[in-house]
Amino acid sequence: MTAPILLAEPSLVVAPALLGATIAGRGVTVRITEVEAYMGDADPGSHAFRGLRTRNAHLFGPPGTLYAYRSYGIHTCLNVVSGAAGVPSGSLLRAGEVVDGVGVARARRGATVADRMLARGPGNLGQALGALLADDGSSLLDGSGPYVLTLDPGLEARLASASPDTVLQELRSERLADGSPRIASGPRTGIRGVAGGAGFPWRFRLTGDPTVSAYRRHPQALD
DNA sequence: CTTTCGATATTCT
DNA sequence: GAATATCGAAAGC
Repeated sequence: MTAPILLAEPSLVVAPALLGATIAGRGVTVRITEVEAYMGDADPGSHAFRGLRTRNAHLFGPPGTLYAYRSYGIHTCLNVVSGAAGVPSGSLLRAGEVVDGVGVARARRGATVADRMLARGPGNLGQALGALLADDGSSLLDGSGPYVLTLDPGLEARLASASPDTVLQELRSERLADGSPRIASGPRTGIRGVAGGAGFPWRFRLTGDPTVSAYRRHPQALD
């Protein structure tokens, strides 16, 4: 199977374009509402900043690979790998709306969890989907892995007739009725030092979506 | 709404 | 040993 045109691009292009896409598997479908871009060797916040390691090997994989890692010893977080094979580029799925399989997701997350909280935050999103560390390296495209990523079909059509940078610019210039940008960006959460600050405003979310995670400043973050 | 703090296991120094 | 792409509970607005 040929990878979608979009996934040939680095995560700085892919991440905002993933908003509104769905990831489906293990009985749950999530519509993505918040992501972060990680750019590899030029990005001090990336797991690949210090080169190829056992943990991050699949970040260097072909576009459409799932990169799953253990966070704080507890959570399983998911990235969509994009760009050319050998170039580490990932988009961290930070939050989404459970649009199918709400009962399954709630059974995993807890009976008292509100709908909009089921996949709010990267650890919670992984748990709602039933993600395992063993899913690291599986395909998000051909059905051979536990999850399938479905992009906006109209987006692929636009990429066939315009450059990715042009389409990205158009996406990010869209405005809501009140004039605010449909796609908002800001600093990445949970990262210490400069890589989490204003120099890397690589967190993207759908403006006003109730499933977008709360911004938490790192306890030791430097401004 | 906000801030603070402990839990947890793998990676890196 | 220390740090970490986090979470939920608790306590104070």
